[in-house]
Amino acid sequence: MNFTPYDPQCYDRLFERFEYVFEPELIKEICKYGRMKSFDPETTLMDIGDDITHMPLVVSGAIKVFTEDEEGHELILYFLELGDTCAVTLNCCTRKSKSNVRAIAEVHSEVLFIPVDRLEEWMVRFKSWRAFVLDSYNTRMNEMLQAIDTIVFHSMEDRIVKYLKDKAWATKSEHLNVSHADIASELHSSRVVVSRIMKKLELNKVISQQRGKVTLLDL
DNA sequence: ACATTAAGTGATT
DNA sequence: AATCACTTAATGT
Repeated sequence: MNFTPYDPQCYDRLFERFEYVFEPELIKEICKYGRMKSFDPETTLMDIGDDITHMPLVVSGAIKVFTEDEEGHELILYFLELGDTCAVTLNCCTRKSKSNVRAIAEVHSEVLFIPVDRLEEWMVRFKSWRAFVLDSYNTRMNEMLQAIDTIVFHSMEDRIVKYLKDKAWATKSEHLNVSHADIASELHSSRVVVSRIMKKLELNKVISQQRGKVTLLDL
């Protein structure tokens, strides 16, 4: 679904969500230049090597962001939610380079794409935009550091628990539809290892599981 | 009933 | 924590 410029529906929805973040004038500008797109679950909205022409702004749903190693193994970095934008993309935008991450919709999501050339103009025109961009950088940087921290300093068990909790938060549900193999690939581990840890978590009443399904017990 | 896919397990590195 | 080789269990056709 694409909203045309000045679509009143677009304005209402953006206003509803960013009323306290952006000044009304800026919301009008965003409506004018932004293009809203929706994505079904597991749809790729941006891939490694893609040219960055637009900056994404998550309006609804949740997006997971990956890097990839030389052999094509994925590693999840973080989830993007309402009002989030991707700092990696922000960086690419200003340098007009290519994406070094992959972004996949976790659930049905709506994302507003803003053309790169608007960004700099808004930076000087709107102080709310400037604050938003700087703040986004800050939070993404922190998320990234946290991701590195869990990968390097924490056990696989901790990583799985964090992953499950993040996913539950992103999908707004403690009932997750994931297989052990899915978890293994997103965390860049192996299915056998995940299965063993999941069994342990089940015994410790942290989760309950059926084939292809996991329920988080202690939130 | 059979094939396919998910999950469990022991042994080895 | 990863990999191999194998088993068992659940699910789709």
